[in-house]
Amino acid sequence: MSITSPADAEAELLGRTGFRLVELGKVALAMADGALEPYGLTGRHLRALTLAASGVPSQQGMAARSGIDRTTMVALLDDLERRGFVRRRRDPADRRRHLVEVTDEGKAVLHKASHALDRTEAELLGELSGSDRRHLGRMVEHMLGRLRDRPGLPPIDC
Amino acid sequence: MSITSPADAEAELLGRTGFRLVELGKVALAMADGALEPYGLTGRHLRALTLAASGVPSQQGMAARSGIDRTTMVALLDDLERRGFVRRRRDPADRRRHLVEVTDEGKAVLHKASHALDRTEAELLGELSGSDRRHLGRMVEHMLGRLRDRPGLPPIDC
DNA sequence: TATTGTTATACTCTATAACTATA
DNA sequence: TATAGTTATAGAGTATAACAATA
Repeated sequence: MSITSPADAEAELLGRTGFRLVELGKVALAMADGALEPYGLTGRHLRALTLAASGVPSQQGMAARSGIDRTTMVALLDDLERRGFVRRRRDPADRRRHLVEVTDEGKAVLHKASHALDRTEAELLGELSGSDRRHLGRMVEHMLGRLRDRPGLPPIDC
Repeated sequence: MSITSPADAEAELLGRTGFRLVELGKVALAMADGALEPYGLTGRHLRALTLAASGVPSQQGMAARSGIDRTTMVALLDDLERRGFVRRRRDPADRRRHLVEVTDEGKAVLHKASHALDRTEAELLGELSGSDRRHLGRMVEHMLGRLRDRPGLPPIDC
C-alpha cells in the first residue's frame, strides 16, 4: 500500500491493524484501571499483588518475572503494604531478602478485583461470539509468542 | 472464572485476552517506534505529520482531531519544522492561526515511513493467513467502534 | 565482592495555567 | 470577550546511581 493522495495519508495510517492494536491496548488498559479504581488499585498494583500471591520469592524475583523495575516494585509494595494487602518479612534463610505475604484482606481484594476484570473483559470483547473470542485469543497469543524475547521490545508488564 | 489456588492467580491474570491485548499494543507501538527511529520520528511525530498532510487547518484542529494536547502539538511541530518536514505560515484570513504545510522533504519522509510501517505490520502479523488477518482486523475494528466515545476512555492518539 | 532492598535523583511525557496577538 | 499559538511550570511515571545490610 502506498499514498495515492495527501488526504489518504491519515486514513492509511489509522487504518493499519498495528495502529488499531495500539489503540485497543490503551483502551483495554484504561478499562482495566477504571474497573480496579474502586479497590484503590492500578493494573501494576494488581500485577504486583498477583506475583506475591503466586509465591514468587523476593522482590527481585517479582521484578525480574514481571519486567517491572525493582525500585518501582518497592513503591508498589509500599502502597500495597500501607493498605494492608501484603506484609513484608525478612527471609530467615537470607536476611537480605524480603518474603512478601498476601494478607487475608489482600486475598479478598484480589478476588474482587478478579471478578471486576471478568466484567471488563466481557465489556471489551462485546458481542463477539464464543468462536470469535477463541480465534482472537489464539491469534493474539500466536503473535505475542513469536515476538516475545525479540531484542528491543518491552518485557511483559502491566 | 475464579481463583482456585494462589499459584493460579498469576496465570489467570496473564491469560486474559484483555491483558494480552495490552501487551500486544505496547509491543506494536515499540515496533512502530523502532521502525520510525531511522527517520528521526516517533509515532506521535508521524501522527502530526500525517494530520498536516491531510490538510487539517490550524494546529487546534490537528490537536482536536487527534486527541493530542495543543501544547504537545506545538512541540511536535517544532521538531518537524526544525527537521524541515513542515513549514508554518500565518493564515491571511485569520492571523491568529498557523497553516501547517508539509515540505517536499516531509512528503518524502512520510512516504518512506509508510513503507517502514508496512514492513512492521508484516512482522507483527507474522504468518497469519490473509483470512485470519481480515478476521482480526474486523474484530479489532468492531471492538474499537463499540468503545469509541465511551466516557472515561482515552481518545485516539499515537 | 556481589546481592537485596532502599532512597535520592534525574529524565521523559504530558497536562495546566498564564501570556501575546489577533478576532 | 473569546480564540490560536506559545511558554513556563508542575505532575505522573519511570529509570539510574548510590547507599546500608547481608551474603
